[in-house]
Amino acid sequence: MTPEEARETAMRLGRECLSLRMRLLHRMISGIYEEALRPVGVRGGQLSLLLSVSAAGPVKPSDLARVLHMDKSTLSRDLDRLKANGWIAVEPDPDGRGHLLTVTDAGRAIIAAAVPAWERAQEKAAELLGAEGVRALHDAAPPFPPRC
Amino acid sequence: MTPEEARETAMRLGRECLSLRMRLLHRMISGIYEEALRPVGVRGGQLSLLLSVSAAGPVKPSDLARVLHMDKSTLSRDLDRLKANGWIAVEPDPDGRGHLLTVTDAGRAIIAAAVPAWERAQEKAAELLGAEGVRALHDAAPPFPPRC
DNA sequence: ACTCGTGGGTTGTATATACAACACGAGGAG
DNA sequence: CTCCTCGTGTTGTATATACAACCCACGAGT
Repeated sequence: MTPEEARETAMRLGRECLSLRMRLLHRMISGIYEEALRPVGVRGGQLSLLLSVSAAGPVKPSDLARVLHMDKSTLSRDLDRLKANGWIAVEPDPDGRGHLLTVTDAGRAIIAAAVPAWERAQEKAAELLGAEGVRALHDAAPPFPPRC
Repeated sequence: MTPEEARETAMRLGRECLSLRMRLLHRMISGIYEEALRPVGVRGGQLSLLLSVSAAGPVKPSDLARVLHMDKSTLSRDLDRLKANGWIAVEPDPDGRGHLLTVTDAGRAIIAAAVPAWERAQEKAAELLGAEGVRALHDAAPPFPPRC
């Protein structure tokens, strides 16, 4: 393959590649939320997880990993950080193996404190994505709250 | 705030949150490409960067970081890995500070080898996103190739 | 009752990401 | 000419992510 052919290939793949576009947009959107949430003292990913635990009620990590399409090891370490901050608590699961996750008072307080910053970030992100982008995002991603 | 109010808040934010949706979709889409590209021996993010360097021609890292909305430190380390694999080369910039990045023959070979797997992943990703999702993604993200 | 398979969770390792702090060098102000 | 600022890049640290390998405890089958 000549350098010119390679360049043409790179142009075509780069222009069309959905992974590249998704990656780029994820960086931009995440940046908006991180910046807005910084004064609150919670990271974007942590708030997402906290919202998921709160909405799904007492929930097993394995179920959470499934509905959020996260690897169990990733979730394990993310939950460690939430525990370290005192935002979630772990209880043994009454029936069967595993544990149950619940949000603590401190976790609820963080959610409440994050709402205004979240609203601002959400507005900026919606503007960036456009109405069709917002709709497409909701259609493509699985529905929330996570059904376990 | 009562636990019931907190749960309602979590349900609303979680349902609407564009960051959470973007994060989730990014995990799903990335997974599709990583799985397809694994036999080729290149990670999704590395291929994206390689395509960008190839399409943008000899390019300065700082310009690349700007158009890709990446932090310069992130880009610095990502480029280290591409260099370590021998896929890109660095030359001193003739005028002014900085350096210029170019794709090597090995880098071009990796791009060529990745095309079939990329096509398969692209098809799966387009199916997941739907026609509107694909269009929204292209409209929202800045155009490729990166204009420096 | 014993074994073994499987599901649930953690740990080791690697990549991708960003912020803060730093180092370095080219140009401009004086 | 000197110093200062600013652009460019690297390094330290932390989070988010996944795969592979492992550990453990429950339950099924014999």
